[in-house]
Order: sequence, then structure tokens, then C-alpha cells
Amino acid sequence: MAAKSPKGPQPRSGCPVCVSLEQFGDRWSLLLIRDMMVRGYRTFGEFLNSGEGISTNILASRLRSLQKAGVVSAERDEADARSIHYRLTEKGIALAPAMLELLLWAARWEQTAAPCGFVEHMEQNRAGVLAETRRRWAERDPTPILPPFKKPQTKTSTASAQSTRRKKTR
Amino acid sequence: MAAKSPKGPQPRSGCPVCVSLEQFGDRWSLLLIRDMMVRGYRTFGEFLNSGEGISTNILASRLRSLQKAGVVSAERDEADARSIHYRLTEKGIALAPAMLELLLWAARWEQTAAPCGFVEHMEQNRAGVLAETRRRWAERDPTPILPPFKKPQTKTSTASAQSTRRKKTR
DNA sequence: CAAATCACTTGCAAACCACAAGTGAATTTT
DNA sequence: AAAATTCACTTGTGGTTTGCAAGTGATTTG
Repeated sequence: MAAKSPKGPQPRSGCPVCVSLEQFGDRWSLLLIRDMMVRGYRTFGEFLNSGEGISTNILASRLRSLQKAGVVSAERDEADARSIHYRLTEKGIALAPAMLELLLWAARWEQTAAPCGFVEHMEQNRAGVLAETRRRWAERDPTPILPPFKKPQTKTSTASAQSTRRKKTR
Repeated sequence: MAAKSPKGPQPRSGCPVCVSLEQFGDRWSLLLIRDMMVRGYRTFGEFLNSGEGISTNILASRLRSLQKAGVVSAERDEADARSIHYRLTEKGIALAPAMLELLLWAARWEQTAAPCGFVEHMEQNRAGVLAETRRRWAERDPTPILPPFKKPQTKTSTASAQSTRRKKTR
């Protein structure tokens, strides 16, 4: 059988945190939202090659459940009828504050590849970062808010990683 | 076999959001953290009966992995040698902002049992709520920050639910 | 029009989770 | 001072979910 949408065996208490976790309590959903929110990804292929190694059936399943939850919407590309553009809804972009806090927590307490300077900037300018995130969403601006950093190698890695992907997104 | 700690098949990119999700990308971990953070729960039994229906093997597994991640610490109760008190570490309580934003998102966009007045208060007084949360943590004050609301029944439910549990926690 | 691309689906094995039933140590009850 | 209870688990047993590999069908490109 194909992978179906994941859902808890039974709906739990009406606690808000609970309700969130019923939607995002898995390893992939929030990652896809991150890809849409800060990296500007929109297509199945972009998510697939985002570097984390999600498999196609799970990706399809998660995109479905996120749509069902009203967090993501989908529409066909006008220029290429094969392609579908996934995009956060208003409800989806409203997750930005939670996402930001999660990011800041990990940057502070775990070893991550996030450039320190940027993290500090985000920490001291939450509102500005959120406003910019929302602006890019509203204007459908697919420019990544920060380049997709891979493992930290040399200090040139952050500067060069920009242009490798996305040669032709339309 | 017993349930072992869950972990992704392979470590993924160093993205901070990713790193967070490797720890909390399941339906239970954040819920336990919530119980410790806002409800003041500390023992295995309290988590077990928190109303969401976690099973004992999974609960034991999650408490282990949260300890391994440095988010939770454990120590024996001095008064009762059977009992173990689990408690958030500094790293654990630092998740409070993310937890709050997740809660506010769900309260705004999903149907939850959270009393509206309280949500509004939290929304407009984030810093105060966080300060209070941290204070209760620092002083080991187990008083719930808000009573455990079950499904909304009558308007008396929020007022009365306080005293049912915890008759004797020392 | 053949080859490539895109967004998936299908099948299968392995991992994971829920449920029920213990286990052993400490504490309370009788 | 047994006996019963509480506490924090472990073990075994399915059923569900996941990860991986290999298609499939509809465009689009060369």
C-alpha cells in the first residue's frame, strides 16, 4: 500500500500544543514548511532534493496532509503543465514565529551549520525577520532568506553555496 | 523487544530546524515538555495519566531520549525512593518561546479547548508569560500555569478542574 | 518522435508504535 | 510482619508507518 497521511490513533485532548503536534508531530512536515518559508522552494522536485533525503512516497503523503490541514495550497504552473507549485497559505505563514523560535533554540543549544552572525541578527531583530519573511511570501518572492548551508566546511562555503541549485525555475 | 529511542535513519543537514526536529519530530516529546513546563508534572505516573494516552514503553523511551539530549534531567525523590522526578534542564526550559508560539498558533488557527481570554493575554504579554514560566521552573514551583482543560463542556469546567489531580505530591 | 522531466504510485522489508501483561523494588495497609 | 498497593518500568505481540527501489503517466525538450 502507499503511505497514507499520518494521523494519531485517536484525537487527543483539545490542548493547543497537542493540536499542533497532531499536524506537525513528525520529522518531515515542519521541514517542508521551512523549505517553503525560508528557502522559497515550491515544487516536488525541489523538496525532494532539499538535501535531507525524504522519499517520494512520504513527500507526497505529507504534501497531501498539509493541504488537508489548510497549511499549504497547490496550483499548476501556468508555464509548465507538469509542474505544481506548492505554497504556504495564510495559516501556514502564520507558523513563522514558531519556526523562528525553534531555529533560534537549536542555533543556541545544538551544534548547527547556521552562520553565527545571522543567528545573532535574527535574535535581536525578530520582528524585522518575520516582516521580511511575510513580505517575501506575500510577493511570491522565491529568493531564499538565507542560502542553503550545507555542513560547515571552509569559510567560503556560505558565500558560494548560493548559485549551485536553481538554474531554471521558470 | 522494548521500544528504543527513536532516531532518524541518518543525521541530516546541519540546519537548525532540522536538528530540532531530530529531537522533537514525534508526537510525544514536545507534549512531555509541555507537561513539565506548564503543568508542573514530574513523575512517570503523572505523564502517563496526563490524558493523552501515551503508553508506558513509549513514555520510558521518550524520557530516556530527552535525557540523552540534555533537555530533561532525572533525580530520585528523597521522600519516596520509588519515585523519580523528571525536570527540564536549562536547555529544556529554553524551549519555552517556541512552545508558546506553537500554542498561540494553534489557538488562533485550530479549534482548541484553550480559554480565549487566556490566549489573548498570552498573545499580548509574551514576555511576562515567559518570565513567569521560567520563574516557576527556577523555583521548582509545580503549580500549573493554567489548569489542565479537558474538552470544553460547561463554563464551570475551567474553574473546577484544578483540584482533581495532585492531592499528595509531598 | 525519442529522450528527458515532473509528480507521483506501488511493493516490500524493516522500524516503530499501541496494547496488554508482567517484574522488582519501595511503601502503605491490615 | 505479611499482604496489598504503588511506582517505574520491561517484555511480547501484532498492526501501522517508514524508507528504499522501481515503476507509471502526462508533459516538454532536443
